[in-house]
Amino acid sequence: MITWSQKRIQAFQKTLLDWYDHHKRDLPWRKDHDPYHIWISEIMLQQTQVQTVIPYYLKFMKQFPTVQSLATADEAKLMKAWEGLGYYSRARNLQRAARQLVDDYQGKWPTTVGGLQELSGIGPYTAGAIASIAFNRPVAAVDGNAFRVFARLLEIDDDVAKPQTRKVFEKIINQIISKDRPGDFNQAIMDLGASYMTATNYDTSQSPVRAFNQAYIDGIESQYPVKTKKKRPIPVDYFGLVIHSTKGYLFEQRPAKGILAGFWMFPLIDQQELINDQPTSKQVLIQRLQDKLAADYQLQVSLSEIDHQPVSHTFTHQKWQITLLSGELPADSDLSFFPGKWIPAADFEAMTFSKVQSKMWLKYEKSVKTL
DNA sequence: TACGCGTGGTC
DNA sequence: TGACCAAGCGT
Repeated sequence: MITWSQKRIQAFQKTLLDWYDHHKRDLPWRKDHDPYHIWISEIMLQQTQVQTVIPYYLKFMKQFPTVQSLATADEAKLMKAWEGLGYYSRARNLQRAARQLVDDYQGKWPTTVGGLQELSGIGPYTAGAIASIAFNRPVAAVDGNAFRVFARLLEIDDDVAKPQTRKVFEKIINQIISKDRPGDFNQAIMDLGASYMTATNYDTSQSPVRAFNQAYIDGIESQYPVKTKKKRPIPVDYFGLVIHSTKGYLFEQRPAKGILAGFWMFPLIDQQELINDQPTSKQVLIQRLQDKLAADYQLQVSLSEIDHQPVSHTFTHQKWQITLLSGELPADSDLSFFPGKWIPAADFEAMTFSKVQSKMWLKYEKSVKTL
């Protein structure tokens, strides 16, 4: 790692901010410095690309224009507004924080990094972003862009996948950040990280700060940032049950914690739970599943495989392969032993479907049409 | 600290 | 296809 003199720091600030003044991206949350606008955009942008966020942000602001409106929003409508963005705990934390602001802060924002971090869903990065952009505090906002940009500029060799590394970058950036325009400085780093200094296919030779980029000068830019590899998603095989009656389709609510927490979905049965000993054929597993539904839930249903091609969906840590099984039940079936309910297809529109639920429904619909 | 948490895009 | 990436946070 190299270090910069005060003179070099000032030259960097000027070069960066001059470039930002002429080339900054025109983004809907950059029209003002309203902390509510900055906050919502920053939460949406966590692990999510700008182009994906823009339409969600615009719609969200029409639907929930103020902290107050968010605090009192209907949770189902809030989740519907978030549908497709992923990491749904972000939306729930958003409302929790809005209620904190209304109930505990009399609607007045904390303006320091420490104060902002008291709010649900606001961690070190988002606190830094809001504090600098909305409240002009000279504090670093260390996200993936900052990691990438400063690792290359200064040849920082710390592993950015390790939590403790954030402090290393924070310390350095807090020395380099413009004390006059901290918000613009942080946003300029983000624009740089999204244009000339992306993770792959970057074109540093045209970057406005190429003269400050030690890794580029040394021809070793591809080595930065140093980041250890992630683990492969674990494969999990499920049966997905599309059980229909004249009352609709049978849904089950997922547990309050874990993946897709609280979502209503077609019931999923882990195929592993049906395998006691030797490897068995799919037909045997389906028979065992029918027996289990009858024994555990008093549901007598004949299941047939919809399509031999399973629905596949990959999350960060799991890869699901779902074999869809369909069946019919009488509308007066006793559901008191089954933790679920009938939902008519007409109600789907108002529900929040996860991507994998949408995939199951689409595949089922298509198979019905081709029959 | 390491891991769990979604989705869409790229190569 | 798989691997990796994209304005991280909570536990």
